[in-house]
Amino acid sequence: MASKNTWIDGLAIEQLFTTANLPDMVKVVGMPDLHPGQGYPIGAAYFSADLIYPSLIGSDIGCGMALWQTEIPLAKLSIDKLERRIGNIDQPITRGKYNLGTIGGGNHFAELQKVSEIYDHDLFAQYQLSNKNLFLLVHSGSRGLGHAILQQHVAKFGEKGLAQASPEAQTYLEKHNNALDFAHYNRQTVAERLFDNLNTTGREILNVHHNFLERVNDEGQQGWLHRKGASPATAGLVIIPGSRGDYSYLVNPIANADLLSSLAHGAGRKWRRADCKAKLENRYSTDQMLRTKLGGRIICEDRDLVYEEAPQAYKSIDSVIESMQQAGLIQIVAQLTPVLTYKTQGGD
DNA sequence: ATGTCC
Repeated sequence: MASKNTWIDGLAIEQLFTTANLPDMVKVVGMPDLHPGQGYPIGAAYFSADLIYPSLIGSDIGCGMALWQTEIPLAKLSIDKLERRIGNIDQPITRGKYNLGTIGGGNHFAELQKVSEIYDHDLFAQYQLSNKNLFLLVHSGSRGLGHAILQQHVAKFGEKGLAQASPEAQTYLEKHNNALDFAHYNRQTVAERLFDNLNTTGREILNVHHNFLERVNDEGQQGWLHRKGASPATAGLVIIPGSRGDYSYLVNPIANADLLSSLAHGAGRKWRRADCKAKLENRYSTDQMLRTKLGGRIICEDRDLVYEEAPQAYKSIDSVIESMQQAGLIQIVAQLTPVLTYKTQGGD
């Protein structure tokens, strides 16, 4: 799906061929944010006829993006004040419940953003959006719950596909659906905690998974659509964020049944996590790393994570968005710019 | 990715 301007790691393409050759796999589609994962690539959709592959969904079942329009006005915006008030939501709200209400690690974040450009004024108005308010974007998933589900599954059945009618497939699907609900609610809980700290409220604009399994009809054939880092083109508006130093785009998907009704879920990694620190630590101080070119600030008290999720480690979001726009897959509603990115207040 | 991990 990618245009010539989109950089794609050769290993990710290899991994995509590997998945295409799995038993019963009918069709695979790589998104422009495709990048290598653990055996299988991220940023792709996989359609099988009868076999379900839990490992293709991965351990963060229900990972996704949710967006709110907050009541915080942009006028007289003080980032200092936001930074002081945003507080610490690293501790779960209930013990023993898989860290409900927390963001998690890796590429997960909560980010206050402002609208920097409106592309489609009609849709912007139709969804009652305002460029005078801050937005909150939450990228998180099912935390320890999804992880436990996949771990238990793989321990028993390994990587092989499961026939949909088998008891093990039914068991997995039931747990998978619970994880989707948990992930959806987790993103809402994260938002509510931040709203409390910031003394505001918000209206949910979207709350959409990009790691999940769905029963669909693809060009006349019933089967199982596995999305791994792929946003659905069938669930209304989606937001496709760049790195913390880049824009996010709120887009209206245009139906693309032949491409498995899916879109990129972000910019996609360019550098492996393990390489980031060595590439960056001699060039930038930690303080420099916590400010971005677009004027955003980062709260991240985990030094390794600061490097691992650096903007330099990600592809350009504009190249990813451009690919999909040129292919006629999206209608851009608005561009948003990061103001304050919350990763963790905790220690290393 | 992970109530992470020695």
